[in-house]
Amino acid sequence: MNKRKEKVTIIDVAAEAGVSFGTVSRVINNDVHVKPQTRERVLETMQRLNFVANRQARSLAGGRTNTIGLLVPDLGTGYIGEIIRGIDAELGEAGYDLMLYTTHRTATKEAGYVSNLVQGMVDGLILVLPRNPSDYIGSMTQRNFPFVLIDHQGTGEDCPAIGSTNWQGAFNATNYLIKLGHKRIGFITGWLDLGAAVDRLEGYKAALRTNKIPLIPDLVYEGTFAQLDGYTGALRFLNMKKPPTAIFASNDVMAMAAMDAVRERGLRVPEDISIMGFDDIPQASLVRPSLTTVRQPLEQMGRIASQVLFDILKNPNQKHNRIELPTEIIIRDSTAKLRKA
Amino acid sequence: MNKRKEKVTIIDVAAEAGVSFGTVSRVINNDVHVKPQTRERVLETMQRLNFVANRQARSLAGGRTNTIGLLVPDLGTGYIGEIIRGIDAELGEAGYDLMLYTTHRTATKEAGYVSNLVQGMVDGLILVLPRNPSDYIGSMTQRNFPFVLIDHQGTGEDCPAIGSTNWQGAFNATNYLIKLGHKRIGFITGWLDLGAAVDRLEGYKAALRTNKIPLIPDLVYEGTFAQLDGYTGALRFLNMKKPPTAIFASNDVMAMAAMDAVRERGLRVPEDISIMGFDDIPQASLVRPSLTTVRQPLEQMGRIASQVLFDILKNPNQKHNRIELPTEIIIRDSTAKLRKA
DNA sequence: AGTATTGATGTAAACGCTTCCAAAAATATC
DNA sequence: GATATTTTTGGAAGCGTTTACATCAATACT
Repeated sequence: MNKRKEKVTIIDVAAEAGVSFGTVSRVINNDVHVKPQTRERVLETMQRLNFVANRQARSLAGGRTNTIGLLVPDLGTGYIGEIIRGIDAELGEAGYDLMLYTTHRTATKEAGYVSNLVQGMVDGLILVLPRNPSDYIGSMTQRNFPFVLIDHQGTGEDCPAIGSTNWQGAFNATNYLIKLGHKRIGFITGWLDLGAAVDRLEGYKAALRTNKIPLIPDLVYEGTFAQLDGYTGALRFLNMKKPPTAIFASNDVMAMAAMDAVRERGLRVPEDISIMGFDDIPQASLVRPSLTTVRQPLEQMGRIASQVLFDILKNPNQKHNRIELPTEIIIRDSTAKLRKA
Repeated sequence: MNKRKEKVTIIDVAAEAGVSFGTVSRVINNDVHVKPQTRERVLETMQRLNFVANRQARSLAGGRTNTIGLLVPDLGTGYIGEIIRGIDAELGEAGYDLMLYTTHRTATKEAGYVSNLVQGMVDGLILVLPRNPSDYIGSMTQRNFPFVLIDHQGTGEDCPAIGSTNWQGAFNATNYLIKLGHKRIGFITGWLDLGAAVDRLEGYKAALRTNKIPLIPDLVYEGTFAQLDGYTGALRFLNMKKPPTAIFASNDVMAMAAMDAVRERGLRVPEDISIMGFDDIPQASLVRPSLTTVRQPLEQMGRIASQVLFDILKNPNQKHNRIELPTEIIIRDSTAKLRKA
């Protein structure tokens, strides 16, 4: 269909530069065995002829695709966007291309993509927030296919995964609220199928325990990381006879929604109720009041995931385990000392 | 590096099914000239052997890559995410893969990617919100390389582009606010290098004109579509001796930020000030008060862009012009009748 | 000077597929 | 039943590279 003849091949370059195509290939691949002078001439010719190596041919012959597959659940929130930004930057530097697949939470689609990609379409795979990777991680491990998980616990075996210190982050955050004087702290969980969500919940519980504050089950609202859960969760809390004085949501979007709910009730943030989030997505600093939250180094997680993947690519037998990046509390304007009633 | 021998090729399938590899290829490509019975047998064998056609080889031999390149400026806002969702869906159905490139507003990077991609890495290109595409659109047109622009005016010549009725949307929105009794309407523009932003501004102006309301230059704040602009723009308006009674922002994120600013001043939305956005990103319905806005069919824009691209791919000489999808006013809770002072 | 050694270059054989052309098989025609 | 026609199949020739191997020139050594 698409007939454009103007394709410049290494053969054209070779003829033009007066060398064999093998030499051109060597130049392309930075082979040592080329006289600097020849290299120069070939390089110049390539430039002049506007040569771009054919990726398909290189892959076919070389067995590498120079492409990394990225599987993400969605692109709705800034959360994934930040991670991609990191991956993208790192891949760009290393000369890899990015093939994007969104699963929209369809487990079937996810598994299908994986099995396809693993069949030589990409050199490696980064899976963000995979749904139930156990289905195919086994097969990837077995085939020795390079992959990295982001924000997933891994499956027990040594399985390369990047995450952050969810437990510690939630612990510190809760602790911080307690230090502000709050004793009734509502917690809105994430989707508890995800280890990260569970860890955050456990961190919250641990902080209460450490501070000898009894855990009140009604102050834990089970959400799914979706914005709406923040809203309904907060409303639920506000309808209690004795509402919490602080709300800690398992991610920022839920925290922002909780803020909306609180305001809708005519209460002020942080004067009447403190609100805290998790993630520190770019918006967190831009809402009013700006959101106190637990920063996850999302972009860096993307970068490190890429680096680990490169490492595996270079050194297939190297074992990598879960890497946890530190979280950090970012104090802004949505939290305040408990007003003495 | 990556030695996995278990690759199943058409030759393996052919041998196993007792046909020639040519026939297997024909089955893969749905060629008519295969006896149904043979096809069945080959299909069965492929399944059994877990055969997946090698994309690189197919591309190399067939001259097609079955991959579409997508160039986006960023992934921060839901805006792009929605568009990608549409593209992704359409591509998935058509069996194309998606190669993602984010330019982060770097014009150099943009041009570099384009020149690379055009060199046979992808079959076609979708450019979302390209910065200054004039640089390479010429070369693509000339080389007859299939591409589609999203949210860009095109370059005058017949150049396939998908957009929405920005002018009309802004006109209708402004008109709606006027019908609610508002006469002082603050407008926060987008990045005026972009045609879409200009169109929205013009729609606003036209509506004022139609309603015989004089245009007050101070009520137009020049933004860049970034969240922060909504905030500072709104503050600017609120600091006027006679602040506007309604604010119309050129996109939703700025509108939400404006809402924050208004509230921070102790004013209520919509009782004291009405606020209106543009885009209708998913969050718009989730903030409180939910945002009245001009809906752009973002996902559909992605879908249509893909379809147009497919069309060009099939029929390279077909001319496509700019397609404008209708915008629609979505009335929610952030706008109200002007309170009689 | 003659041989061993190293460095630079040319060449052929893959890589896994598509596609064209020719051959074979099946079907239709008289 | 033999020939013409159509359908189905087989196989060769690429597609643009990489890579292992062969070759040849240049330098080092005795």
